[in-house]
Amino acid sequence: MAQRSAPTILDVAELAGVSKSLVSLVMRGAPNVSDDKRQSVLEAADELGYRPNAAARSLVRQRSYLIGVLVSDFGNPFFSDLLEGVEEAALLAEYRALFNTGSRIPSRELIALDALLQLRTDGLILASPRFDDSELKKIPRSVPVVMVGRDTSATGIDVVMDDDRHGSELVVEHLTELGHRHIVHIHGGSGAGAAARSEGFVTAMERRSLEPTLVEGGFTEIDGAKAAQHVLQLDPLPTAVFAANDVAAMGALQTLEGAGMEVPRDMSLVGYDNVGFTSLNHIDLTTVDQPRRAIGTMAVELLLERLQGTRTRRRRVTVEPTLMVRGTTGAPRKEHS
Amino acid sequence: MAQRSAPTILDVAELAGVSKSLVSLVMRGAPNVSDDKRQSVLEAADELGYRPNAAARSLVRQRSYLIGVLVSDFGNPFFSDLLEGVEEAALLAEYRALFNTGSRIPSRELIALDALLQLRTDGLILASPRFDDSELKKIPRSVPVVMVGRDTSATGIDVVMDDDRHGSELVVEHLTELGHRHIVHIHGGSGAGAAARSEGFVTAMERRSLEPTLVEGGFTEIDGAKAAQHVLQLDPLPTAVFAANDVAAMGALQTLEGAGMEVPRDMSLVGYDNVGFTSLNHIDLTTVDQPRRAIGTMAVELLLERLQGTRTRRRRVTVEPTLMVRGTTGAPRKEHS
DNA sequence: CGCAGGCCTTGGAACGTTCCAACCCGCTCG
DNA sequence: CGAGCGGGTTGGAACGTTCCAAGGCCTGCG
Repeated sequence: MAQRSAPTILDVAELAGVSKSLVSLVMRGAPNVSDDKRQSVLEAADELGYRPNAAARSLVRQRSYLIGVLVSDFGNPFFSDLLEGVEEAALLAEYRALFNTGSRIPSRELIALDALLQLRTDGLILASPRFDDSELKKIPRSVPVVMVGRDTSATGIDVVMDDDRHGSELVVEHLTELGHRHIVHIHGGSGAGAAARSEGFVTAMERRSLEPTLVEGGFTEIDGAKAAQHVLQLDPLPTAVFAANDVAAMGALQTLEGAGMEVPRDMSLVGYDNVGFTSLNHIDLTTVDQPRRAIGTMAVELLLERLQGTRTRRRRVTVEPTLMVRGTTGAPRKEHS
Repeated sequence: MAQRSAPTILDVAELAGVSKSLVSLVMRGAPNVSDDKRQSVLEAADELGYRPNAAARSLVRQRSYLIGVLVSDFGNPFFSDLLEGVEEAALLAEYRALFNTGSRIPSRELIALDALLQLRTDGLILASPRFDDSELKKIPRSVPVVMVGRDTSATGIDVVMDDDRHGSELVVEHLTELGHRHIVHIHGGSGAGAAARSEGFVTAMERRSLEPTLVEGGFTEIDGAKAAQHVLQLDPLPTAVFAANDVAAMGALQTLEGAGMEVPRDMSLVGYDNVGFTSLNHIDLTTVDQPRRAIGTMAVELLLERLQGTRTRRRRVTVEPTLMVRGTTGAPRKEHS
């Protein structure tokens, strides 16, 4: 039969013939324990399959050594590397990361957040939650919070973000070096980072005395496809399209090819995010890579600073993106005027 | 200044002028509480921002109402829908799902598993962990375990899997109906489900008195590309390629196009898994969809059966895949003999 | 020889809940 | 008019740890 319940420290103590306190010391690797007692405690623990009860420990220590991560969308490839960065950094600091999601539904996200808070996680990382900024105020001051991939002005909340303005600058630099002058940006609408990407694009173009053209768009394939329709009607026809993210770029690619254009011969195309499929040979999209792993580890570091009391002032950190030059960008087509 | 620590049930009791027991009753929604006291307790709780301490509760109730999920790889799109299914089903049953990962590194997976066990999660879902089968024996019998996406013979562990044999059958059926006779399968090597997919392919072909051709492969783009090289050297040249997963199919597509073939005019191509990018218009890959969400909810249901004591015998559940017919399959090319 | 000091070990209190037995009070019924 | 009942409320015990003050024992020194 299955044993009724897990062995406790008292069971171990009895089997090893010592007090519960000694068992506790051994389990935590305390130095001042005689070798023979340590030995017998470890043997007893092993025999019983003892595993400390995190709830009991958390209760008395007033610390859980847990970092809670609320993930808006497990399906968004942007998060997967980020989460691994979090997991690794947490582990290095002797914390454990615990992930939770609300499947992109604000009300469910709040439930997930509540679950994390009830568990008394020592810190919280919010990965682009969809719920309203005002909800952030309800999080007790006692638990440090880091927001990633979305900006917020909520007081006392640290932020880690990609420097999207600079990412756009890299794109414009790359395209102008190839000789492009007429570049159009498909705006990301209300998507995360869309505003900064478009601002960066405008700034970068103006610095080069080029006219920045924007068309309405979004973050979905359909958004990109529709936007590309508008691009095709522009006069003069641009020679390069810079979409606000990779998925929209794929939509644009579809429209461009449907109109008989070859990429990059007739039109260069750039995305943003460097999601997994962009590196497939069949796609080979030039795009901007966010250092996702680094964003994750940085978020943990900000949390640790707060937990160790090193810092109490708010920090807003940006990390630098890099350009991934692939096969969808090339010299502009010859103008046949 | 930040308040030192979270308010407890005693703080609420004092403010509301009642006993801690009454507060506890109100928080749990007990029926036999007078309206006025309930009211004042709720107000006091709200004013203090009271949130129950899950550790304390879990300790005394001997139940955490948590379902722990160990995810081998957040980056694998197969898991994202699955996790959402788990989250939703858990929520419906008044449980909370908690996710953890070891970033595909067996030793780290074991640490993550241990963290979940220390938290005393009431049940465990293992999503294709990489660690050895023998580790499963070390999980205490008292916590029910469901394995998904990977088979195991470990006693007492339930399993939920896609019926990969049937998935292959669907592919062969589709291709033969289009008129294909020479179909080759790129084997998935040691990938999850690869064996069943290839067996299903062989069976389905033989049932139709067709010769099943297999080439060595794997689950990566490079595996698929190399395998396609071998396919191109076959005589007679097959008219359709069925890759063991979508990513390998993309590698094969690259090779085929590089050899001047057009898909599906010169060669039909099928993948497996229906990962996100397959539906991009630019790719539009015919593939097999696993009901990922359903796998997740089924895993939770199996857990609930055990938790409610409805069942003690091991269950092994398969769910049915469906064929997603897209643009990479068509009638076989005309043989120009 | 007695005592200070260090090392190792110990029991009890505390953490924040839930559960249980018991209590109070007003009402009903015999 | 008193016993019984039941709705509403309560304090204490328990859950499995960690922490702390204190105790035991040995050693070395005065």
